[in-house]
Amino acid sequence: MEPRWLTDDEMAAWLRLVAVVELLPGVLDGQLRRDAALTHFDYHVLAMLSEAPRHTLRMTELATRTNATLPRLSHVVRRLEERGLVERAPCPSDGRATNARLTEDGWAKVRETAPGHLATVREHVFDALTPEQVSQLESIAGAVLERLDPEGRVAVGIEAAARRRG
Amino acid sequence: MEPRWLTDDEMAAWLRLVAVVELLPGVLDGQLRRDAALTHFDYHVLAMLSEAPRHTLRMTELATRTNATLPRLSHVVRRLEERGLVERAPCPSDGRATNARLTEDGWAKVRETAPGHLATVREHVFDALTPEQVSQLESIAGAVLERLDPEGRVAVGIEAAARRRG
DNA sequence: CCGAGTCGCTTGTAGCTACAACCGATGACC
DNA sequence: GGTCATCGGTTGTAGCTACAAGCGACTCGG
Repeated sequence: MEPRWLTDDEMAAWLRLVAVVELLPGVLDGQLRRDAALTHFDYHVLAMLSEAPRHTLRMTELATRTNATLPRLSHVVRRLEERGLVERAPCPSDGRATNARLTEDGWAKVRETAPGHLATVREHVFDALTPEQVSQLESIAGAVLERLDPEGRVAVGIEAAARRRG
Repeated sequence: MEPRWLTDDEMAAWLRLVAVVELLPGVLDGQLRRDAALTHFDYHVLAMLSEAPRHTLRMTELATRTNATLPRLSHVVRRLEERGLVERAPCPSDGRATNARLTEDGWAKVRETAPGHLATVREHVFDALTPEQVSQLESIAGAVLERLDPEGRVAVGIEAAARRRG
């Protein structure tokens, strides 16, 4: 099997992309863990809940909006529940389903954590980019995303979060 | 503390980027684990060794080229050594240092694994992008990388791997 | 030399994720 | 109503990573 090798341009782009994918989670996790004792994924879960009507989402829906598998989400939500940031209740209309809801403490946590997190995102990503590059990044990441997630599960979450700052 | 919020464009780009960062490692790990019982990070380690003179690198140098911390690399190399893909030997010129070297089996593993991995990278990333976008991606990832890794440790590895296919 | 400080790396432990197995609830079908 | 496949979610276990501590080797000033 003779592979189509990568061109020099592709290889350069690939190595940089891999480095970003490797380092970015660590930076985001680091800041949030220091300042709020939260993983970036924890924060993502809380943020998605905070944008939902009544601060409530079904586990399955929450999983797609956080790009997570259901087992992973289940473990994380259990820990968040133990910390009093989230609570779970069986869905009245479907006995199988579970609704996750942000508690008062959880909502407060999101509000006090968001500024620091946003500052980190700005500092490490957007302050390094021109407005033109931001738009290019959106196109590129969107195109790659369609290959990574053919069913387009993620697209829903993006649309929902676009009308942020509720 | 009043944060500078993200613009709509920035938020859209950010959510897509986060999704890529979340999903890409899983896709890469998945293919390599199925086909070669390797993590993407394992593969990265083997690939960097395969490009080095005499298939040998110092642990510290290998860590910078794989964007890893030294403890992480140490654990991974120990496992690879147990599988006979890599071997370690104390550096003759510096008693503190350790040299990691690809074994014959490790070199064979890289050669038989590379085509499938490259196909995955093409399929999920570069086939979705125009040549222009590839070049934009290189600039964008490079700019972000400078913020994530101020000391520029990673730059060395990029330069070294640019002259690939040796 | 010799002691303090640093370097290069390893080890131990806690915590998170992936994968697979599992379980009750639901719906389709007869 | 009973059976079966599927859905929505949880739990258990193995494996990897991060963080902190530790340890020998080097260096440099006195």
